[in-house]
Amino acid sequence: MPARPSRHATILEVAREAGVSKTSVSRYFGGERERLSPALRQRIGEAARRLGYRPNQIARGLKGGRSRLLGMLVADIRNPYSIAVMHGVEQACHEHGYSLLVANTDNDSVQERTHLSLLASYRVEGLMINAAGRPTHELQAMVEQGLPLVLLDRWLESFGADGVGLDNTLAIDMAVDHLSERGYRHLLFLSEPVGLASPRQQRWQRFEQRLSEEPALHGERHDPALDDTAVSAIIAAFLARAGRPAAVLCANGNVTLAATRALQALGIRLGEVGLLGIDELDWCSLVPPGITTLAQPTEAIGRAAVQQLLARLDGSGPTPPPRHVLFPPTLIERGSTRFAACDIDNANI
Amino acid sequence: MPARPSRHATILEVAREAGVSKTSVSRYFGGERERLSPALRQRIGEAARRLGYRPNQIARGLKGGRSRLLGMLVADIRNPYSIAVMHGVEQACHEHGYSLLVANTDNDSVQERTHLSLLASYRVEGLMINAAGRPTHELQAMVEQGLPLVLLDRWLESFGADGVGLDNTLAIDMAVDHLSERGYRHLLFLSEPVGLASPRQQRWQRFEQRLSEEPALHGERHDPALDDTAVSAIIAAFLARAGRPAAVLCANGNVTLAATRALQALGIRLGEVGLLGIDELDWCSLVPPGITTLAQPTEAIGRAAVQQLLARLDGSGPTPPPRHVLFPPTLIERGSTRFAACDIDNANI
DNA sequence: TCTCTTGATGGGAACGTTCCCATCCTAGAT
DNA sequence: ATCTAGGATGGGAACGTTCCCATCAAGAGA
Repeated sequence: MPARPSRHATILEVAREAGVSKTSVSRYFGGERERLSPALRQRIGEAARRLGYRPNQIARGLKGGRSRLLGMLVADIRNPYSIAVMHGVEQACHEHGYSLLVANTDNDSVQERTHLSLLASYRVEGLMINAAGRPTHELQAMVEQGLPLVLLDRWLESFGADGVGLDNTLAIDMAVDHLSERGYRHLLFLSEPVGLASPRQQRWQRFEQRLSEEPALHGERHDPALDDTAVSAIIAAFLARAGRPAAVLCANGNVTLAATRALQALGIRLGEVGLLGIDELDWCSLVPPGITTLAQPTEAIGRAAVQQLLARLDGSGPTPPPRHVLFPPTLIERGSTRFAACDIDNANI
Repeated sequence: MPARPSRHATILEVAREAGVSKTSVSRYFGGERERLSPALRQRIGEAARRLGYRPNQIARGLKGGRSRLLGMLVADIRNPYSIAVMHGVEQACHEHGYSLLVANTDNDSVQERTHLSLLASYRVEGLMINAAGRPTHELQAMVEQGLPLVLLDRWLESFGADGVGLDNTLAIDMAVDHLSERGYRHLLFLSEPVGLASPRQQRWQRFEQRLSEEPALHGERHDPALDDTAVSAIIAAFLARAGRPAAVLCANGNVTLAATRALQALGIRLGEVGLLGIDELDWCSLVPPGITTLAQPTEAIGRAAVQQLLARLDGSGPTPPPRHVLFPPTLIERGSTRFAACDIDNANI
């Protein structure tokens, strides 16, 4: 007996089995069943079931040029933020009859190039990217060929593409307002190295602006590489210099993690020194007395990205200019910004 | 000017541009460059660059029957365990020239069916699945058609497929041994509803066995649906009944999260009542005095899954019998199982 | 000089679809 | 009875590859 590796029935076999033409079978599976007489419809349905037929998406894609594939390029797939967005993206894709091809670059621009060309070779119909640094040649070329593109979270300068992400200015405003309302006057803004990442730049910049606008507020900004001793040192130095009440504002989830570690290492109670992080993570409610966060509407961001892509895709009429969709964060208030709460130990929130 | 949506150069155009036959271009990109004379090689290379040519993977897949796609079906994409495994899978895929098509079922068997047939329609060459419940008809059919399959973590009875996952028996042994060495005599085993999920069954069962084998150990098992009040109630009741020292053994990361919440709500210090969780999560080191865990080698599990798939794929020789590859966990000891540590408050580990 | 071998190159069919167009049939209009 | 319209159905080309096979030139051996 010959090895029969993954034999799939073809449309032609179904046609023969049902005693009809392949065109009719194609119509049956191509969403044109109303054009078929009830008799044919039934025969085809049965034949297909008998043979276990399933349309070959590859062949479909070849003929029609529609791969029904969307690509997503993620800088760091282990980042909970990326995952949450991806979840939204995936759902929206399937709701619209698309599948998702994911590529993770691990923040490496070589991988970014490789994976980009891989996605291109599968003829994805659109691309969502959460890029590492500056736009590569590959990307530029793909866009010029007319591939719809949506930037996720990180925007690339000189790139006239749609984008979806957090309203970073608003986020910083909400954070600063909240801390200030809670009585914290001395603020430390902590970010991962700002570099070219646009959200980091925007947050960094807005924080500076708020400081300069409000004389009652004092503060500093730092963007160290995240390792425990460095972060501890920065926080310790800040606390030594600064007046009270003082608080730390973390520019993203990774920073919140590092800062929480550092504050623990320094033996400081949360709340006594305020702590507010952008990005909500499951453990934020667990570290006593709970860490106040600004949660991003990640699902919505993912879905919006797909929406934008699809809008470009059916592109009837003139292509509208690039559009950036911004989402507001949600403040989740916990003990770490309750100055009065500093004497409660295991407060449960 | 006509709308030119994503025009890609074809092999024929490159051939014309270079003044050679399409066969030669195909050879150039199909990894048979040595068969071409240096002159041809150069001309083709240049022509391709000039036209921005990129082989069409869809067409390739159609002709050769090799889609170069591997599929992964995940029960819950927001579970950090799944993500970590997926990261390993993704890397291994790309290292071997495959791309990964991911589908998330959200633990819903309807979605499982839909996505399965979607993956099938893209003619994935192999499938890794982390299934919700019992095997669907779809899956059965695909396997019978000869599609290589690897089960991730959860095994399906009556399914002669390869599998990769944690050595659950060993994990429970390590957990029980550790708790017992640290002096905890009264153990509460807490799981998500066991149902049909094989790892849950195995852990559940092994725990029971250990209890029955060791008279010095006392304990209970529960598998509630995870909501805060239910878990709190179970833990409280257990602590009221049980002698000391007592400890809670959590069957997975979700349970650890719920149990930690519950213990905090009950005002209990970790360590005084022991806590050990299967699955390592970033916050386990953050909750004072740190939560002891058994970490799974998730990357390795993912890579191993791909390995197995590929082994089946080139399938020269007789197909070997199904094989289950088991990985040992790593114990990460922290304060939550240090009985003496119960009087230290912010111990930093 | 002639045949044979070898290596480089090209032509054409096939993969499984879709879709344009042709054909056939039936019923209504003349 | 003939003509026509329109719905149902089918044939065949095309999508961009790969791969089998054919062709051709050049050098080796007779």
